[in-house]
Amino acid sequence: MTIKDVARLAGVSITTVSQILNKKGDRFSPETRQKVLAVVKELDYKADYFAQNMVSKQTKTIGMVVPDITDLFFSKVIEGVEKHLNELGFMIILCNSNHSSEKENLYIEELLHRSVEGIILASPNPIHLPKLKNEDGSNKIPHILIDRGINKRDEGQLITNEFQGAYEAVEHLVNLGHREIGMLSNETSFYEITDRFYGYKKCLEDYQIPFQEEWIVSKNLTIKGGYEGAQQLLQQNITALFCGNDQMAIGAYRAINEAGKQIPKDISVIGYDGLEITDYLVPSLTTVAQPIFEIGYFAAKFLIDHINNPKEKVPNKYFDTQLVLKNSTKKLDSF
Amino acid sequence: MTIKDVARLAGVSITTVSQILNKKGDRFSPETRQKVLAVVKELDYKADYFAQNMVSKQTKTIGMVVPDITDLFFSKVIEGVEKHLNELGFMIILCNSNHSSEKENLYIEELLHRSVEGIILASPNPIHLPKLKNEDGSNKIPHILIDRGINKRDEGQLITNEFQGAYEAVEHLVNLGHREIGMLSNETSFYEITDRFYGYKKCLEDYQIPFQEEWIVSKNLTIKGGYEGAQQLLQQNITALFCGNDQMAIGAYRAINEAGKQIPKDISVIGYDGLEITDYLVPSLTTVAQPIFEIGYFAAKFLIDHINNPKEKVPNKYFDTQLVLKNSTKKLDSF
DNA sequence: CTGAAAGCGCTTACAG
DNA sequence: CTGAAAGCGCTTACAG
Repeated sequence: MTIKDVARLAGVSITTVSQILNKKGDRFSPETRQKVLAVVKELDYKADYFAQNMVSKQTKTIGMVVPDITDLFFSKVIEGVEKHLNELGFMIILCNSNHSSEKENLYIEELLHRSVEGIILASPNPIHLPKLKNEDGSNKIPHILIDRGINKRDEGQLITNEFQGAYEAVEHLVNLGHREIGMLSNETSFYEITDRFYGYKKCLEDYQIPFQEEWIVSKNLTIKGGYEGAQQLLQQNITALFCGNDQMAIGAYRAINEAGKQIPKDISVIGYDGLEITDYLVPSLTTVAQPIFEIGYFAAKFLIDHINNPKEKVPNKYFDTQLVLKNSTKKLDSF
Repeated sequence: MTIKDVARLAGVSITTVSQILNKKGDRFSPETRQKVLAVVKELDYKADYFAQNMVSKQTKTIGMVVPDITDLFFSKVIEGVEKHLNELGFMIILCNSNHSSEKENLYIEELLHRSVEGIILASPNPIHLPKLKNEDGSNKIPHILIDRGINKRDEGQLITNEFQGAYEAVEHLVNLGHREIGMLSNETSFYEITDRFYGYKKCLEDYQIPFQEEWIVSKNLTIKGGYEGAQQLLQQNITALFCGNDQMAIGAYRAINEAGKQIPKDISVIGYDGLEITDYLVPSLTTVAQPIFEIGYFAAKFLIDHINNPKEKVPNKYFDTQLVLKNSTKKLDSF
């Protein structure tokens, strides 16, 4: 069943059918429109996806590359992206880069080949993106990065106020009397340059607590990474631990338990992200919540807006974090 | 840059280029082949995706529908699917049905419109699939269900031996002296007919423990569902709890803690799935592990095999579970 | 207000 | 061993 059939049954030309279906048919008489629309409805006709795209490249598809789909942060982001795109009839080609920069580029190449209309690239690490740029440095395709602010740029930034979030978390610990505060950071990014680390450092400074190199351990942002990092940090005599994300905190819980210590009696712990699961840990985890779903939602929104309006700059959007107090922190006894 | 350019530069016809690139060029002289291949390489030519598909519909794409991408079970399945498909150059269009049967069908319709070569549909619930079938009952498109065995069929079953897994879990509890054993089951499936429930029931029978209706609570297979279900079950004087999945167990941990009880001192808990996180819970969770990644991997493999060989029956594959003993169960004191 | 015709970039049946 | 031509199902510039 093709446009020809519709044209024949409606007694018009295929041009007419095409124009009317593509909302370019103002010039046709109401009767003609009606006839065409009726036939289309009756046959449940829909223009062939590939024939249509050969001409117009309106694929109504975007590509999404994530480093690890089983990471609760990224799956939540995807959920937000999907929410917005679904409302608009767009679909997502999902690519799991497995944290490999090489794979990211291979996927992007294939996505370009398939004429996706835009790409959302999520990664907690610095990104190498030769494939997204033309030789003159302009963008080859509309894209949005979800990178926790690692890659600096002046438009299309979608990040939570990391500095503030980290600062408040550490300040909370300081206010509870803690002065030996460890931090579990991200291995593959340079923690020295992240806002999250700056927040930690600045807070110590403001409260005149000397900064100790040994209180920082960098690991993968995973449960396992948190477990290993915490084991290492527990060698130091810290009384509190600020974790790079909630998953690391979950790993830290186990390490702390194995070290024979209790949370929060012996050590206070704060996470970052605000995953649902933090409510259910025992004890529930105090965490710096960020609106992960919304980040995905706005990534999708900004991308689509940009596709529809390529001339306009992509806005930046900063989300506020919220320190959610639960039961994993405690006032130092000596305080 | 089109096939015309390649033909011109190689000094041959476009037919020749097409045939050689599509491995149908045995008949051409080695020199011709070489010339064409050289030009293709130099230009980095690749046939236009849409032009090619208008003729051949080899979209190298499959659709994947899951009820909730943030569910650790499904994200792990997707990882397995992706692994296999990626090796073959296939890509995945991901659809989040949000547990809605209506959305599942809308997505399937759109996937059909986009000529995906196959569909993997994951759902823990009974599935309504008018869109996947022709009027005569035959399949409209190759597809594989990942449904935990809920929808009975004689081919393409991909399930773990649920009966056995559940039986062993409950038997373990019985062997530790437990006789009041609760079960957190899945709300939206009819637990009466699932193998997991049969395993539970049969084990009680074999050990002559009377079955109690009140020991079964059905909730969503989520952390929250587990939390609520456990709260309810803790009203009963059970000494052990078999959870429908690990996420429910995580929720149960919190409910148990809030009830002022300790695991495993006051109550033993067993989960189902074997998620990585179970190693990190405190105490670590004894669980019935199933090879989730492999389930996804084989779903992809069977689907692709079926696409390549539509005549052959899709095999069934049963995976064995493994009861992984950790620290959430304990011999009853009175035993 | 409407439609014939060119064109999008391929594949394939067929002729030589 | 090779290629001209038809066809896949659309959209769009153009003519009337």
